[in-house]
Amino acid sequence: MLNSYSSADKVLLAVDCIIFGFDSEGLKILLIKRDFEPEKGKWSLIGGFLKRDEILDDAAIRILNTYTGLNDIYMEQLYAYSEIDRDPVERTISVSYFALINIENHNAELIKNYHAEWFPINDAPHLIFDHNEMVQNAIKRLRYKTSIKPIGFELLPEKFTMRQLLELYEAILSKELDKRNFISKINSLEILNKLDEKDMQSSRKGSYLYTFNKEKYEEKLLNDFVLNL
Amino acid sequence: MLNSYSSADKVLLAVDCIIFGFDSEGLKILLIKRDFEPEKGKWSLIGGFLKRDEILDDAAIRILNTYTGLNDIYMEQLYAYSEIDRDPVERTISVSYFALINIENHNAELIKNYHAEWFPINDAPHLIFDHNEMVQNAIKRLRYKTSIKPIGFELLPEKFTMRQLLELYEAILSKELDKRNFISKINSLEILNKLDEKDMQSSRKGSYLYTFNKEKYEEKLLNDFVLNL
DNA sequence: TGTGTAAGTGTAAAAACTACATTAATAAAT
DNA sequence: ATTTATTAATGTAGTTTTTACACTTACACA
Repeated sequence: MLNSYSSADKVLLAVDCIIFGFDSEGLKILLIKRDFEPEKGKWSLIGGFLKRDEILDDAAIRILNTYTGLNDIYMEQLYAYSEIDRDPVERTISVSYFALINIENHNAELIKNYHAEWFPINDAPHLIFDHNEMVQNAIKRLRYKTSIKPIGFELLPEKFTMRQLLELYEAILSKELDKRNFISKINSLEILNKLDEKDMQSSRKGSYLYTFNKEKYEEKLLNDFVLNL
Repeated sequence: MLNSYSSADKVLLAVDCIIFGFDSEGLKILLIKRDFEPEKGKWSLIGGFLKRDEILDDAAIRILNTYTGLNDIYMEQLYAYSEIDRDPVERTISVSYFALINIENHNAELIKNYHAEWFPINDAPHLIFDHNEMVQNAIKRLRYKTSIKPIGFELLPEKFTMRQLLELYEAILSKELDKRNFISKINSLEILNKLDEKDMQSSRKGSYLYTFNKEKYEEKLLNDFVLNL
């Protein structure tokens, strides 16, 4: 029995995370000031190298946790980037992941310690290597994914208003949506619980709070849905 | 300036190709009998290792060409598989690609030389490692992709009949489609040229041949379309 | 008590989708 | 020459889905 494919080349495998967040200002990504050479001090995605005995999903989880302290975060593998000189130090293939977190829940301390910062997706700085391309592709995937799975809820606090949900979808799709049509389409999915509680921040009347109902979702939607907004 | 990330582990990176073909019998994938250990003699996807100075897309092209002689084939990267023991010989991460070819054009000689064989997608053998999983995911991606880009045409000969196109989409979606509705939806995309020529194989009346019009496509459809079949 | 602000709600018109059956063209058989 | 068998080609009415659009409600605060 063989124990190596001796003639084949080995390479470094990195994982880079496109971490999306959402707050009242809109859709954002989390970036860090790189603290080692090359490109030290430049803005970068959060990333790291795959370890020998680690699968990619776990590497992505570990890296996200290291830089944010967060656990149990929705993550999804996106794409492997392999241009020869994408990293000038050494041949490195990088697999991108996207993560969805609600900004309110993140550990502000850890983010501060690592010089991480949230940037609006339409006003992000130039990033090192091919990270801007990774971000653009991640946004495309996020658009697609929200149209067939209710992953948008990962970006919201546990209780949210219809207006927040609407603004989230507007930010993701970067287009205006009709309020009434949006609400009736969302309601037709039957995956929200309307609470008796109201959020009084945004208006005198107050707006009802909702939670996302995972049970109803899983019961009803083992298959993808199509959400035409 | 650094010239290595010395502490990081290196791994083998493989590329495995899910090669779809289509003929009168339906949708098929191309498999080979693996000619080296382990699992020698078992059915496998066509694959190989990434070389040090090669990007993944080029590795996929090279590997496809090596086993089929084909060039200029539609290929698309799918997903990176990284389970620790997915390959029992040595830690190997594999990036899957799917390729679409029309069976009539392939080089039968080369395929024969490499013990490659076409299998109906619903009647394929058990494959080594995680290759069956790769195939299932590739089918999902093919379904999605054909609904937003006219890549189905890559699987057909240059001139084809409406019936062939219908049967192709039925095979990809694995459901029956209404002929009249299908034709009017396809026509509404305005990306086909109807030729004066007829195919006389299939009936006494003969059926018109069509070609795919790339110019019209590129002119009209820089953006994705939605093809609800 | 009044005022300002965002929340909440329904409908009619348009568009898209679905289901469905007859006629046309031709080669082969007689 | 006529009949037969076979697949190709074609249109519409009913239904569903999507779109566009504006007024009333609730309440805090002045």
